[in-house]
Amino acid sequence: MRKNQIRINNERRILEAAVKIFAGYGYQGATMRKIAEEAGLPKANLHYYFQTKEQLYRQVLDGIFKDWLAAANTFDECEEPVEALRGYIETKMDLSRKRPLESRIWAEEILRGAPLIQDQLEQTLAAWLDTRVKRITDWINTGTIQALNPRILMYMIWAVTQHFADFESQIRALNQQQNLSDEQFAEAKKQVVQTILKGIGALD
Amino acid sequence: MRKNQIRINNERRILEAAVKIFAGYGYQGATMRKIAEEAGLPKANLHYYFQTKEQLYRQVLDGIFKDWLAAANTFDECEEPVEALRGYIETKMDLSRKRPLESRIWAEEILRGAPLIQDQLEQTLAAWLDTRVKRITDWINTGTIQALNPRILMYMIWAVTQHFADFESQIRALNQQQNLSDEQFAEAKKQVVQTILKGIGALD
DNA sequence: ATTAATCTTGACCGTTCGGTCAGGTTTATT
DNA sequence: AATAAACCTGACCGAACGGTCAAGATTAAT
Repeated sequence: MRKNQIRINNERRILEAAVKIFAGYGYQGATMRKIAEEAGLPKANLHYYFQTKEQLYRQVLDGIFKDWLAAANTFDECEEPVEALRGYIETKMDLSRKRPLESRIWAEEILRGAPLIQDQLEQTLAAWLDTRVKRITDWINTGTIQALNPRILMYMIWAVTQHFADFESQIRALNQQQNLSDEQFAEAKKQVVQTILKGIGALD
Repeated sequence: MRKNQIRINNERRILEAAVKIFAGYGYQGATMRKIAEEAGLPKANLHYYFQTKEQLYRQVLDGIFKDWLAAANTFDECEEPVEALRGYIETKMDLSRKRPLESRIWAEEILRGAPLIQDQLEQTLAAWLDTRVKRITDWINTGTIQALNPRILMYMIWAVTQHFADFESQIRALNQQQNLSDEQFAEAKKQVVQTILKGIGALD
């Protein structure tokens, strides 16, 4: 069942190039020619490993979706709401910092109405969210945090953390044409955690 | 200087169609043919009023940018931070609810690195933000709200409010395939305001 | 060493894109 | 009524797109 090393290497090269190009130009704006150039391979070779542009794009999305879900590990492992939410928010912030391209591909797919991942949203992600909503509801029922709509809390966390990846070019333009430095980003991370936790009455 | 009525009408029709198509397909995915169909005009007619696709897109962006800045009126008119921020957040939420298409076009432009509006971001928007940052800094200095980075606060407000427009399809998929009802949206608006204001220590 | 399987690639194809244009029609001006 | 200005549009163009394919090169299996 183990694939040939050549196939493994080339598929990885192509997928990495595809992430860059899809993130930079969007699905429609990305061309197989650009991806081939980025990967350093002839265009026809891409079609040998991935039959169509859409299939290549789907595989890119699948990889992103897995990271999305995996980021919830800290959330699940912690007992206390402050720990769990802080860990989740920080993990999502780190993901935005380290892998902004993936975040932008995801954002564009949703922006376009999620034509290719609607099923995964309605099933896998919806189930994933339900589980976390239940945990938050428990916290509310035991009086650990104040009453609120857990879904809206999650939307807020997603919105804020992913904003630093998706709107990076806007933030840069508003920061003297400089990307946030590590220090600035650390400050942002701290303030985001602080504001949300305090905002839901989990601090003080 | 008053333009002919025919021109006024057709330019408006085309711009309205362009907003729909650009929002639904992105800049690259949108075609002059689709916009023409949506507007109910022959394609060649579009090029009579707007020489190129890019010029049409620029005019759409300009309109959105003006709404963006105009949304800050309540922010400027109010003296107290709670009033000012609540008003601004609510205005931005209402804008996301009533004009999600425009928000998505903006989001996609930023996502792609703001190739056409970088100058406006660096100048107009940067100056706009500076003014509001100064006001927030005053509040901090007079002890009305706790110490924080005003820019990051603004990013958070933008992120959360626009999320309800930009990620509408994701929220729908997580809400039994139904868009948020008016009641649900009102709840979200309230919780967003509450969380942010409380999060920055402006409440209680 | 031979055969089979896998990988590589330049050249090519039909389609669709943004954009052009000539020539006709309608509206405004005098 | 005549002239000018503005508006309309089917047909067309070169370029770029995703995708195909046959033929050669490389690697794996025996």
